[in-house]
Parts: sequence; structure tokens; C-alpha cells
Amino acid sequence: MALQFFNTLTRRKEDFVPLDPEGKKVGLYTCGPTVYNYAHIGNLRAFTFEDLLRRYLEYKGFQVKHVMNITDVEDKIIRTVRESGKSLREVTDFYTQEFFRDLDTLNIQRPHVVPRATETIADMIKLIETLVASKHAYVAEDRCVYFSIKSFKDYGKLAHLDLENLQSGARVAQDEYDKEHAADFALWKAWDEDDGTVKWPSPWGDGRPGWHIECSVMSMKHLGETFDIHCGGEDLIFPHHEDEIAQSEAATGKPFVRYWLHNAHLLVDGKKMSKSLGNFYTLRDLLAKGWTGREVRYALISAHYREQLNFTFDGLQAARSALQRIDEFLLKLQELAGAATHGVPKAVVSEFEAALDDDLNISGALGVLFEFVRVGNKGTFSPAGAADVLAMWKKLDMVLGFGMPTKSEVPAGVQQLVEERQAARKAKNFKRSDEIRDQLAKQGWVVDDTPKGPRAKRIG
RNA sequence: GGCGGGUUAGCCAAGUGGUAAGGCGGGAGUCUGCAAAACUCCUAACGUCGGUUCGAUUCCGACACCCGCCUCCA
Repeated sequence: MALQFFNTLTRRKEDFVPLDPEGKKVGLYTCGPTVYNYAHIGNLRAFTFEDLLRRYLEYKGFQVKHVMNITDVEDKIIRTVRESGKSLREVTDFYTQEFFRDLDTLNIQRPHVVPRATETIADMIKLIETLVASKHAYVAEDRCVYFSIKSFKDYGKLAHLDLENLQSGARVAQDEYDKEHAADFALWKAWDEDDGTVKWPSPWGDGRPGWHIECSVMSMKHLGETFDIHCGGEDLIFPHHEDEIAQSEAATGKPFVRYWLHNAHLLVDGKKMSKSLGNFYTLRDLLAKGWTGREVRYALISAHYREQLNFTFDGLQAARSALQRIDEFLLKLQELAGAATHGVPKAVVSEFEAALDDDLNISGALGVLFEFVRVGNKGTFSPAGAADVLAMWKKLDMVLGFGMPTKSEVPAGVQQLVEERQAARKAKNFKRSDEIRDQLAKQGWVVDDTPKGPRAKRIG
């Protein structure tokens, strides 16, 4: 079966065929963070989904050029700047760095190009000038430049909205009476006092770019006027991505993006994450509670990206146990030298791929792997067979990013106690052996007595 | 009000017009001095009411409940 993605634009699954005539290169743009605070696990779900997408594309042999923006000028950032007394750059540099640290913790691959909004302002002004010249945009009384949605006949094609419905339901900010249409959106925001020192010169006076224009400009700059895939959370469908389409296509006259992929949000304990409910978590919160990056990665990645994910600590515990099951299997293979050859069933790889080909059905793919683990645990492997399986798993892990387990290094002191305990057991001095076990536990080590002798493992 | 998604065992979560993967949990067993870990086996499910059909959890239509977007938001 061909690789298929659910395209928000058409609301159906479509075969994925890249723009590249040779079918090799893929342009991927993922909406990046607004760097005014630490990322929360809801944000990180989007980035783990996008990581799975990119890894699978690469696994399938595509050459992916992955671009992700950093939004480093925006209302909330300006507020943080004002309140902290720091410079814009100090604030955004700090949270950008922390953001990438989170990505590393979750083993998310870094994008190839990470443009910052504030470094792309000249290009944004150029695009806005084009839109003003072609009457798709106008300068209002308030000195802001707005995009005129009436000038773009396809407006609403992504979100499946029409203009009348937009007006009836939407709350319209009171200070937006300068606009010709309530849903017209700012391309350029005129400076006001609250902005402090945050401003750039433009043909329309000092100010700063609107949010939507950033993504249009940064994506087209690095991927071309039409590119393959654009991702983001489902909340971005409207207005953000709708507006990107409008301004980009109005400016270039070409289709902007071919496949739009959006991930559903996550809930925590069945409720929308919010600070007031006390169910708001950043990655560092979870790390502080003793969870690891890969456990969080597993929990975030193991449900289909278009389904709402209910994040719970029970779920994290399930992720931990599931990973332990995988680790035990792989560690066993690493140590094993059995009699019969088992070999790698070809079906595993093809079924794994078939699941992911179907709009990244990760649950199905993991199901295939666990099925294999169960069958594999029953069989025995020759050294060559075990090596084959490990090689296969390593390849599949390019997609999953869980990493291969390694035996924990046992310090000499610990190893000595383990041996002492084993000697005591041999001598049937169980009182002594249990004492040593307690002693090891205090040092953070647990001993498993396997048929092949004791094995020390670090706790946690 | 408009647009969209969901409802599968105790929990999480795939999928299918012919009674349904997987993970976690639970139970039993193997192993062990006892444990622990591991492994094996077992366990249990398609919101309600209609319709189409030889047959529906799967298609269609209602209903109920949940959730998202429509406003900064992954």
C-alpha cells in the first residue's frame, strides 16, 4: 500500500506524492514555538508527532528538508519583556535554548533550518508590500496593515468556513473597528506604547509583523512558494493556517501547501490542561517526578496523532512498563546464544510499514512489534538469528526513536557486593545475603537472580 | 449558532460488512532459599434506538453523552 496522509485540506486520506519530480525530496514545515515560556507537554505532543512523521519519511527513503520557525516576537513575549525588564533577545534566547533542550530529552530530531521571525522581517515587509500593491492588503486608520479576506476568493477552504458564519459567532475585539471585515487580520502591527523598545521600521511606520505572515515568509523562503507538508496543532487550522494560505497564495498565485497535517490536542486526566486546574505540566515537571524523556516520548507518541490523547500518570506508568518489556527482550537478545535459528519473519517489517503507511498508525505498528516480542520470547535464537533481529529492531527504531537498551555499567564496589552475596547464597547463609541485598538497595541497585547468575540493575 | 472529532474490556488504544490487534492492570503457573525481575497462559469490550443487509461493532439515520475550533493557543 502506498503511503497515505489525512489532508486537512480535503478531509480525506490521500496518497503522498512529493512535488519533486524524482519523488525524493520532501519539504516539511512545522509550526515552531512561541518562546515566552517553557513548552508544556501539549506543545510537545505536536513536536513528537512531527518527529514521527519526519523519521518515517526518512525511513521510507525521502530526503526531507525540515524547517521550523521560532516565533520570537509576539504579544506574550512583549509582555514578558516588559515585566521582566530583560531584552527581547534575552528572553527569547533563553526559552529557545530550553525548548531545544526539551526536544533533545525527547529524542526529537532537530529541524534542518530554524529561522527566527525577527531575522526575517525584511522578507516579511517585501511580501506585505506585494500584497498592498495588489490590493490584497490595505493600511487602516490605525496605521496597521490588514489582509482583506474578501480579496481572496478561496478564503475558508482549509477550515471549511464561509465568511457569513465567521461573523455571526466570533467575538470580535473592540479595538478592531478599523478593519474592513472582522476577520481581516494584521500583516503589520503599528507600534504602540506597550511595545516599548520592540519595533522595526517599515514603509508604514515603526511596528512589528503579524503572526501569520511569519510562517508564510519563513516557509516559502526555505522551501519554495509551493511545498509538500505543513504541520501544526489542530487549533492552528483557523485562523493561523487559513490566513497563511490566503496571504501566500494571494501573493504568489500558486498553491501554498499540498498536504496539511494537524495533530489533535492532549487532555490531562480528561480535561483541558490549564494552570488553574493544576494539571499543567512541562517536561521538566515530569523529569522532576522521576520520569524519563523516553517514557514521556512513548506516552506522547503511542496514540494516533489525530486522536485526542488523554495524558495521565497511569498512562506514563504503562509507557514505562511497555518500554521495560521491549528492553528486556532486546537485552536478552544481546546476551543470547541459543540452539535453534529463529530468523526474522519478514512479515514484521512489512506489517510495521503497512501500519505506518496508513496515516502513521503507530498503534498498529507497535502492536506488530509487541506481537513479535511475544512470539520471540517463546522461541530461541541462534547468535546469528539474534543479531538479525537486533539489526531489524535498530532499523525500526529509526522511526520510533526509543533507543536501544544498554546494560547498566556496574561499579566495582557494587559488583563486589553482588559476588559476596552470591557466595553467601551458595553457602546458604541467607541472612547475610539478604543483608547485602538491603545494602545494595540503599545504593540504588537491585539484584536479579537469573539462572545464569546474579544480575545487578540500577533502580529507576 | 457554524464547522469538526469522539463513544471498543478495569485503564489506554488499533481495526474490520461475517462476533475484534496490542499495551497496562488483574489472576494462575514456571523460575527462586525467599523475593524481585523475566517469561508463559488466562481474563474481559464494540454508547442507545431504528434502517439497509443473509449477516453491522463496521454502512445510513436519529438520540444521548464527551471533546475541540470559531478569540492568543500544539
